[in-house]
Amino acid sequence: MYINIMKYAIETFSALSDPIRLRCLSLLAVEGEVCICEFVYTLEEAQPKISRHMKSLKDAGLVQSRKEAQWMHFRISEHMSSWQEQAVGAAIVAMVDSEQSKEDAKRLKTMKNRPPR
Amino acid sequence: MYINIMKYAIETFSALSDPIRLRCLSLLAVEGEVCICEFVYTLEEAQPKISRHMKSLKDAGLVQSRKEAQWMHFRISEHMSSWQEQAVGAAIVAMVDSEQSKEDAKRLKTMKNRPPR
DNA sequence: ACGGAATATTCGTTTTAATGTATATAAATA
DNA sequence: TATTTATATACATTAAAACGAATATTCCGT
Repeated sequence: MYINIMKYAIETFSALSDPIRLRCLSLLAVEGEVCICEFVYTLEEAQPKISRHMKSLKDAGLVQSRKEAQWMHFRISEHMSSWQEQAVGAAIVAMVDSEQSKEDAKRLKTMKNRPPR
Repeated sequence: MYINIMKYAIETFSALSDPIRLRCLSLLAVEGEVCICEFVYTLEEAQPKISRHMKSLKDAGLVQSRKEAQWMHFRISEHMSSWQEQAVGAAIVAMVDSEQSKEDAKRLKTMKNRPPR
C-alpha cells in the first residue's frame, strides 16, 4: 500500500477504465450488494466475463466480496484509502448521469428468483 | 459531454492509468505550468513519448495547452466537470505520497535554460 | 454419492495500447 | 536563407488487456 503507491494508483484507475466494471460499480452504488448472477442478468453478459471483471475490481481493492451458500456477493469496499474513495466516488458520480446506469438499475428489478440475503 | 458520458468517463480514467501521465500531472500540480522539454528533462523519457502522452491527457480534457514561441506549455485544465476534477484530484493526492513525484519535482529544479514564461 | 446451479479458471485468439525510430513541421536565430 | 531547437506525427513492432469457449470447482438439494 505504501510501497509503490504509483502502481497501486494505476491499478485503481485501470480498474475504472472499462464499461462493464463501471456499470457494475454503479449498480453496487445503487443496490448496496449484488452477486455475480445478478450482474450477469442485468448486463446481459457472459458469466466468465463478469467474474473476471469483478476479480479485477477486487484485486484493485475497490470492492469486497462475501460468499453465502453458492453465491458470491459484492459490495463497494469499506476499506479504501481516501484518494481511492475519491476516485471511485468520481466514477459513480459520472455514471449517475448516464442512461446506461438507469437502465441497469431498472433491469435488475425485473429479475426473478434473486438470491436471498 | 452529455452524450455518452460513460465513454468520456472511460477516457478520463484511462488517461489516469499510466505512470508517465501520472508523473506529468503530478508535476503540473506542483509547478502550475510545464512545457514538453521540461517533462523530457525531468522524466528522462523520449520526446515523442512525452508528446503523445500529453496529447492523450489533453484529448481527455484533463490538461490545457498554450503555445508560446516554440514551446508548448501545459497546465491542469480549468474547465473540467466536477467528477473529473474529483478524479484528477484523487490521482494527484495519490501521487503526492509517492517517492517518484518528489524526485521529479526535485529534478526539474536542476534544469538549465528553462524556457521563459 | 449424484445432479444441477453458481462461480472460477484455463487456454488460445483478437483487440487495443504503448513503444522506438524516423521524419515532418514550426519557430527562433545566425 | 540556412541552421538549430522544440514539438508533432507516421509507421511498424511489441506488450498488455479483453475475449469466447471449454472446463474445473464449489455448494446445495435429492
